Amino acid sequence: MNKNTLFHKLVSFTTSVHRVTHELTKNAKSDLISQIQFNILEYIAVNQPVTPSEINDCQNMSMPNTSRELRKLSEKKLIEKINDSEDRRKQYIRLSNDGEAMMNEAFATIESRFIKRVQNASKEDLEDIERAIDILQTKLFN
Amino acid sequence: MNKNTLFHKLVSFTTSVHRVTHELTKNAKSDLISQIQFNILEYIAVNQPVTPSEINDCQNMSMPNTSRELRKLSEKKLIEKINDSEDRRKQYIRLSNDGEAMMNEAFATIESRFIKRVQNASKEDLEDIERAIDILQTKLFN
DNA sequence: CTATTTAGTTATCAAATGATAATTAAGAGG
DNA sequence: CCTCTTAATTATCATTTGATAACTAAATAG
Repeated sequence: MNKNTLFHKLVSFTTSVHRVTHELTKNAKSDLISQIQFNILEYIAVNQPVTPSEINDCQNMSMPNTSRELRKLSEKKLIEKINDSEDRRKQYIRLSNDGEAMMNEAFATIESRFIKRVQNASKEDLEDIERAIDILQTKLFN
Repeated sequence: MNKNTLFHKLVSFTTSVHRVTHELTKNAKSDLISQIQFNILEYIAVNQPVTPSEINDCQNMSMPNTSRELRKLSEKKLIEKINDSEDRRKQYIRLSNDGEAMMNEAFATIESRFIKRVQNASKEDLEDIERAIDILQTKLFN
């Protein structure tokens, strides 16, 4: 097993991950928001509170575009902006109640599809999957 | 370990996979093509020959948009269209020599970044990673 | 105090993407 | 032959996304 062979396995693997992720999340998002807006909300949901700068670093977008999308999300009442009391240039972004509700609904849809996907897996299979995820998470995707 | 906990691990894991994939592939593609065009070329490279219908199924795009992107790729001399001799409605798409060269270059860039990423991994680590990929590939992302 | 840097906004433009209707051509079933 | 279905194309339009310049306001360094 050399690194080149492993690389080919990885390519095939990441393709599968992307495909399955797409199947799980397909149409899970509300039609009120675009895909990028969903990605931003997902990032906020997991890491809140976050600053606009953190969002554009992680989502690889420019500040002007981040600012625009956050404005749209704010206009849709899905997020709230809170000013930093120490550094008044900074803001913190949180999901609003509506935003939390929307993301909870989306995650519930995705989770039920996931449950369906592993419904026939044995206890041992699930343990194998968990261990494998832990290994890759720490040794490759950290 | 219940399925709900496993689901949360999976969400975190897929996020990491997407982030690392993005880091590995960032700027690896030529500026002559768009991201979607790169995805299509990647799909063709791995599965060729493919039909336009297969592309729109796997890339989740509509036939008209697939057709448009394939026309652009064809105009850029990156792919070749071959008519099916039996069913004359069908086509088969292959990479041209230019297309192969472009994708080989991209894959080489991505692979060298991957090698760098695992340069400090021990033999045992690499074997663990390989086994973990195999497990997830067969038990979860199939 | 002044210059520079940092965080974020606004405006604007080009390009990419998504969606739909209408069309061509050919295979399949009766 | 006739109808229906399938594979793909063309044209068109709205929306999303990416990129850039110009700007405000606040912190920081000298």
